[in-house]
Amino acid sequence: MRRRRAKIFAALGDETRLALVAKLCRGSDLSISELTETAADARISRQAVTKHLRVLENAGLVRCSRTGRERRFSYRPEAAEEMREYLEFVTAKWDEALERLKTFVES
Amino acid sequence: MRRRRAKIFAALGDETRLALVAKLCRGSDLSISELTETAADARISRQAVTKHLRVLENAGLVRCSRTGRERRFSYRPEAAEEMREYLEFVTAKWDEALERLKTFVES
DNA sequence: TTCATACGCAACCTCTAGGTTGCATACTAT
DNA sequence: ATAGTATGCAACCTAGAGGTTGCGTATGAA
Repeated sequence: MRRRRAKIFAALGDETRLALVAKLCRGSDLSISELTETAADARISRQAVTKHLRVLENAGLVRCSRTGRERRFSYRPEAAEEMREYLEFVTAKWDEALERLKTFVES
Repeated sequence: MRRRRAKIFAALGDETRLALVAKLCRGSDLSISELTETAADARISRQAVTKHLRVLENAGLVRCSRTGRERRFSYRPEAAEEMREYLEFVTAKWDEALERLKTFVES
């Protein structure tokens, strides 16, 4: 469980991959070469983009499907949603702690 | 902005650091040696924990303060909250895209 | 004062993330 | 059939992450 979370966060922990996610979450299916041109502000090679996409796919943030000679990548919302819930959980724990401290001080 | 997000996600993208965050978000101020004993399930050296804490601090996920010969670390909720909001934003973009697709198909 | 504790700093090691290039292959289009 | 496009695979490189150990220093306790 913790390993899975670490994997997903790590996948999001890179500017290039964040840019790719930002592109893909807009809804379009994009090929590797399309993603290479636009998503990465930095001039980055196609192979580098391919590797980043593999990382995102392994983390479950993206799915891929072949159509002819192309591989089109699309966003996959579950993983990010899980992480959002986890961060919510962490914040909730923190708020509980604050609350406990507050009532302790007041008593 | 994107750089900052990548930094925070990257800080969360490690099992050991996730364990530290999980400990600290419970509300207690903990010293490095306390965190070394408990938080890391794996036997890890104090120095390693120190480095992880530095990463968390640089990402703004944790704050530290000296008391005597100790440095006590405590959780800091802003960064995680920002990331939660960002993931919410990403999910919202995705949902918009789905909605557009749906109304397009229906028309 | 003396001893133990909690740390900082620095050197060092190993592995892998992120990047590149070159070449081969599989489709598409003409 | 041929040329161009989209990709896979493999070798390679470099910097940095994650880890360790050794040693010095400051603080708390006896």
